[in-house]
Amino acid sequence: MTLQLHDTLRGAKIPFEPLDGGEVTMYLCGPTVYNYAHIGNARPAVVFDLLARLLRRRYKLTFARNITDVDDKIIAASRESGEPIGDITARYARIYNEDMAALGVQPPDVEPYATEHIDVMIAMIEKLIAKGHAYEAEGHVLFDVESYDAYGELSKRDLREMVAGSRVEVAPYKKAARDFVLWKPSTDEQPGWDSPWGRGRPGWHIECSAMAEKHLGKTIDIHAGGQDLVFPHHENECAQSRCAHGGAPFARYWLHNGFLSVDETKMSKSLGNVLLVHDLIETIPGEVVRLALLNAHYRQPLDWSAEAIQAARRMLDRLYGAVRGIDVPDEVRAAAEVPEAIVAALEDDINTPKAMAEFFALARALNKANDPGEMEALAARMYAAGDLMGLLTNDPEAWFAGHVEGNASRDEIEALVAKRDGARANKDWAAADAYRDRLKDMGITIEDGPDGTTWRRS
RNA sequence: GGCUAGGUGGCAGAGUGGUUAUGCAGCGGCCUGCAAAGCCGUGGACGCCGGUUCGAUUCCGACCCUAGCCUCCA
Repeated sequence: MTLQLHDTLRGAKIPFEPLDGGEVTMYLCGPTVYNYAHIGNARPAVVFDLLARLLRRRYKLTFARNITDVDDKIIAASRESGEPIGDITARYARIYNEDMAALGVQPPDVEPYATEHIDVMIAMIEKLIAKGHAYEAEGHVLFDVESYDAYGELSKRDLREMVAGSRVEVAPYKKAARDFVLWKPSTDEQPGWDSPWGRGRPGWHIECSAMAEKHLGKTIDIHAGGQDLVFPHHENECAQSRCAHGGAPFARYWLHNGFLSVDETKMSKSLGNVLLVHDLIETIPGEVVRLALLNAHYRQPLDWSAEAIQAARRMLDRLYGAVRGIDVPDEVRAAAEVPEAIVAALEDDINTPKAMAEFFALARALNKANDPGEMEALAARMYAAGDLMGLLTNDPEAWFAGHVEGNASRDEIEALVAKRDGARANKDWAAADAYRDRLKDMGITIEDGPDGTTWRRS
């Protein structure tokens, strides 16, 4: 079975074949760094992190995820707070990476910053002008959508309808309403770079096209992002790159993740329901957030809610419960293979729910096993699967201890557990149950096993 | 209105032209001092209407509903 991916352009799930046999290039649109990432921003980062891990099993992967650090919203944020732009972007880029790391997202191979690629963008714009795909007007450079027949093929839009249906006021310097900005002039206060068209700054779309070309080449294997980027961002990127490259394909596979809602509502500042990853991981383990995001297939819509978080936590409890108390020697763990069924599920267009079902099948087999050698081998496979999916990365005991330190100390808990054990040894069941109730009130659940009593946060 | 993607059991969520998804919750049992965890068993589903078919939740068509995009929001 080969890797299958759903390509937005072709509208179908198709076998993945890299352009260059063993090497794969992937580009993911990263954050615009002027505030904290919200949970919706985290979904593509997590989903395509998993794809990157999967690709690395078979190929040499070069994965680029950009940082957009020049943007009108950043300028606005700076003007509001008075903080220099460079400070804002540096801080939020760092926080973004910390937050994503907390969700088990591995760093990309390349993390290009837009402001460090202005020369490449200018070169690409010059090329587009020379080829008749762009024109200069009043200090702006605009992409001439009319010059590119295939415009709309990615987002499946009809150019004529778009123009007819447009109600947006058309800037006077535009030849057509749908023409989009490649370069725009900057005032003295705004960040800007010298260019053949005067001092200015790049438009959003050209950034990704130029950085993708520089780091991954003219034709890349996979371009990924959120569904809402299909139009206009990816459509425009595609148009720019193909026109600049003499029609060469831009991305061979377009992957888009579905939208995330919160309590069945769209996140928006006006509703005040924007959930920041930075805040969520204060109280929810990063792995729970990660699994909650992977619990639905990536192309499906996903609703974020207290129930969804709780469900993810329970699932992880089950997985950690299976491996709890089993010592797996490093060499056994290193040699363990990810179960074929899990790999197969993930290679079927990143079918994470199916992969989780197989993960649970493995956990059940482990729970049933009695032979120490078999248990060790199964636990090792659990960890191998966890390594691939970015789950099961904590020590099980630490997992079940959870956040109890906030309410009661470990020593306090273990002292009560010991007292209860003493009462049980004396068959003083009333006293033992009283201790158990006290622990329960502290958020601790007791489990008596053949090898003694263990506890975990409820 | 246009485009795209969806509508599966109490909830979440895969998948399939006829045979158990999985997890949580429920029910019965084993285990346990009692529990918890675990194991075994079990009930419960495919938006609506037609069509194709021996047989459709799965294919085709209409309809209803939902979401995203059409406003540089992942």
